[in-house]
Amino acid sequence: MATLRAQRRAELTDRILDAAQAQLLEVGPAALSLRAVARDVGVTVSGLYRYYAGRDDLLTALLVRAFDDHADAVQDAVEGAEPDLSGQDDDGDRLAPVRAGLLAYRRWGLENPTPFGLAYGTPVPGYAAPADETVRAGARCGDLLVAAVARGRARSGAAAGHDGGDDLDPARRAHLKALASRRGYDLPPGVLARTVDLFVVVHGFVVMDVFGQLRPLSDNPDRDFAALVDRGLDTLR
Amino acid sequence: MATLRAQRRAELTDRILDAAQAQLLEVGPAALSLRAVARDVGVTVSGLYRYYAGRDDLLTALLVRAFDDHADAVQDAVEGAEPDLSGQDDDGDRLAPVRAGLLAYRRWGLENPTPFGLAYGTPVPGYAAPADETVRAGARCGDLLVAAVARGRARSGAAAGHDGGDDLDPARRAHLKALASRRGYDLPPGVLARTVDLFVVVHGFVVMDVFGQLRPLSDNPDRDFAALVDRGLDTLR
DNA sequence: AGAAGTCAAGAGCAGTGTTCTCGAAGTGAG
DNA sequence: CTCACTTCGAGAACACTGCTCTTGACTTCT
Repeated sequence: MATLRAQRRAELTDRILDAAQAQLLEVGPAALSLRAVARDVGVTVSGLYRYYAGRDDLLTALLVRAFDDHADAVQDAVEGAEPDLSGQDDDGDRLAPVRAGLLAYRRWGLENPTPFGLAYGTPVPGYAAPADETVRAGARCGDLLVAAVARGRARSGAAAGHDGGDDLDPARRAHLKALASRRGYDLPPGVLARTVDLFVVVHGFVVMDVFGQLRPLSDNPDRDFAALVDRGLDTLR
Repeated sequence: MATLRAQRRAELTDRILDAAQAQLLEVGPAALSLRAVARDVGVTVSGLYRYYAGRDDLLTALLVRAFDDHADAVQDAVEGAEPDLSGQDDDGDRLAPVRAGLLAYRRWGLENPTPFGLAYGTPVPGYAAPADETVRAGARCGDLLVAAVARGRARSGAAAGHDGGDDLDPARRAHLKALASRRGYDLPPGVLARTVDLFVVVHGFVVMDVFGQLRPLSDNPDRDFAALVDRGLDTLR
């Protein structure tokens, strides 16, 4: 019954992370100051070390939260675009949830450039994000999209064996099959290959967009991104 | 005739930048320490301020150098793959220089992850790179590739008016025409659109590759990147 | 040779992450 | 209720950081 102490501890841990997040949004990850965080929370710097092992530990927590928030946004969008289970109103695009997810993927990045940069940008120097954490969290978006593609194809009655990716490089085909079985993806290798390709293109576009490197190339990223996504979805039918 | 002094000044300016570059490779941009640079060069910290206005100024110099080195690598590759002017030995792929440039684009990133991250990754917090510098330097790679595409098409005798991009979004078509005339690109809008698309895809792939986010998705990035480039080049013929 | 400009050096300021110690507070067993 | 035990917050201290300012020596030009 470690109620009082444990409860206080949980509360303060959260408050510290919130303050760190607020500061992250203001000054960026590299300028994140433990002293400023401590001041905001109302604790001494040393007291802060009771809750996080150090600056790196705090950064890791922020990174994980960024990944989770991003995946949450994508998940919400995908689920929101999923057709009714009742079966009616199913004459729309079978891949609409995928499109919604990809648009949300970009939107979250544009609306949260700092966490996005922390998660997908240059690693903060002197700080190596724990690989398992980033892989785990980063894979969530991929899983969501693959699942949405699979559901969409199932609804349109696509043959499971169709497009096994016979034109694929054999080694890549083998890798994709392994990836599918490892993560429980229900897609034939050919479709999975094009889904991965689409994901890479989308991520690349979003990275350039969020980091401001797209401006000379596009006067209207919204329009060009939508076209890019639609082109990619066309290859998945 | 400020020879002696000016010469010393130029030398020391270079040596400082070299030391900063060396330190950048070791500890990353955010941890770049003026004191350590000064120690390496053999000057005091305050003396360092005679040559660079501060940390930001030094970072900018490193950023510009990174962009230039990257574009140099691409340029070398493109020129190295250009066919002889004598006209013989011209039975190869007309777009081989483009391919060589794109492969070099990625190779440089993989071999110089830290400068690549400084140039294309998350902006260093508290430090805003001068927009004109980054745009100017960043545009060089784009210019190189567009020029290589134009030369390749000219060699294969493509009609200048061919593929004006009639299927393009009118607004995007107008923007591309403006971009072409502004930067002197000799490509019809349709081809330019697909060149830009290819560049975005390539950059996105390279970013994920260099930052280590591609690993779960590809067991052999070399192979997948080559396939991606070839697919893109096919759309440019 | 003397005036003007440039330079390196050092001290100092305000800030950083991290470690340590010390006394107060909460916790659970007897 | 008491007592050992753990946890906690605070403060001081250490070794750093970027940056500013002053001082005295050096180079260049008139």
